[in-house]
Amino acid sequence: MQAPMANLTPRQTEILQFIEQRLRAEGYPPSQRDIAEHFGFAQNAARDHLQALARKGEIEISPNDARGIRLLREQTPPGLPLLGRIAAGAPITAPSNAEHWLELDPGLFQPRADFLHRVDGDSMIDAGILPGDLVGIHAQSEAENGQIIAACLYEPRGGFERITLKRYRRKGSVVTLHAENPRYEPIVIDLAQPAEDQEAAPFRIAGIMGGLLRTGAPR
Amino acid sequence: MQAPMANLTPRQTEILQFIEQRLRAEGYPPSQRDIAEHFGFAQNAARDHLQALARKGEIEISPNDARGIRLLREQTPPGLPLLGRIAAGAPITAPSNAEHWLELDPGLFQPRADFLHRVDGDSMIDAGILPGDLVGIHAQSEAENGQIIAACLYEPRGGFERITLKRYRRKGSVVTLHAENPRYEPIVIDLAQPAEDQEAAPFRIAGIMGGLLRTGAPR
DNA sequence: AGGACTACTGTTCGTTTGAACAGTACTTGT
DNA sequence: ACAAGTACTGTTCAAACGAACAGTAGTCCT
Repeated sequence: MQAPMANLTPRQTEILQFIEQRLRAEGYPPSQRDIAEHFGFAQNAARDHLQALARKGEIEISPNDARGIRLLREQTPPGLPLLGRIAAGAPITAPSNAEHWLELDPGLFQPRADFLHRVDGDSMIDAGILPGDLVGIHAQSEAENGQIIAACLYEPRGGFERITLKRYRRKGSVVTLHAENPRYEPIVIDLAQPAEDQEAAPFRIAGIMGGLLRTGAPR
Repeated sequence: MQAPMANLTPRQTEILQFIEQRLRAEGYPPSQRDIAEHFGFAQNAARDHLQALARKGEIEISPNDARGIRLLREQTPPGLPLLGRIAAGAPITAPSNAEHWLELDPGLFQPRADFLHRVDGDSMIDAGILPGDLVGIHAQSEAENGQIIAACLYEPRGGFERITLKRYRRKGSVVTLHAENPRYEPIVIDLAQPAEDQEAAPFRIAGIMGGLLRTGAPR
């Protein structure tokens, strides 16, 4: 049902970007001749490109209207996907896993967030992270000691991966994932002793915490 | 230096709104004849209005460009002011007090936030609110028992008001403002005994907490 | 080998559009 | 009482603009 995104050619992408840029800069779209002049070709080349873009669903053309170009696939309103359970093997950042999209500037977090993760336990309560909080995660596969990470743990029953927030600490080949709650035991993983009784890699770093959004007051 | 907002006539406001509406709906501005046709007058009347709007700084006209209308005073990108210290007497929501504006959807918070407040102590740490957190506040002057409120307290030395986060509780005429940290004593205020040794109202409710944004990981 | 698509040039045509000039009627401030 | 601004009508003109037709060269698919 949705539009099949772009099998746009590089040239067509250039032209689309030019239109977007001019729209932002001027407040109104360029004319066909504006486009032609900018790229150094004839007006009809611009027209051909516009028709190609229209055919591919990127723009809509109002016949006989000067500058009658409407962007269809426009603003990706800067937002963040809220990721739920992760299908095993699928890349973390795959937006197909998104539960919701929140209109939230990724740059508000530090480091900038790539996705959000909803906390579902009280295991990090002593770090001021409550159940239901949305944590901004910067996707990266390594972490420094003491950082709070989104750990991707394989769930044996169910066959999916789950993201859990833990404080990361590594000494040699031994990784410890600490909860910030005395009622939880730390998880200890020795990277030098692989496979053991688990089938797949039991653990990987999905990213590091860059901040937190709580959408409501505590009860 | 800034533009003096509008001493726009009602008619000019109508025309400006029409331009904005068309820009949203079509993606490009109307031509002078579009405007004339919509309002039922001649093209030159539209032109006169555009020149008046340009003279008053509402729009900019690109000469000889079809639909060459650029809105100047346009989008207030939906955001939230981050309020610092409040000058005594000034209304809380006065954006002149804003330290910064964050591009953040007020509707992310529940109830919807009117402004943000930066927490500067650890007095609410047991509610998962850490120093440096930005709390979304819904401006209202009353609260229910148990809600976390932004309390406006008068600072005797300095002559300004300061916002502090407290848990609100009221029994009859006695209001108690609890910290969520055993190291802090609750503030008790009896509304039935006014003035006492303080000059102004020592306390008022600025709003209730609707959520929280933490822009960075805890150290 | 042929069809479809991309990426252009070149020219012509008719409409859309902004610009300019001239004029009317009413209101508001000094 | 006069100047300035608002809110229009009416006409004319040239530039800007979209549309159409014809054609070339290259790539990619089957």
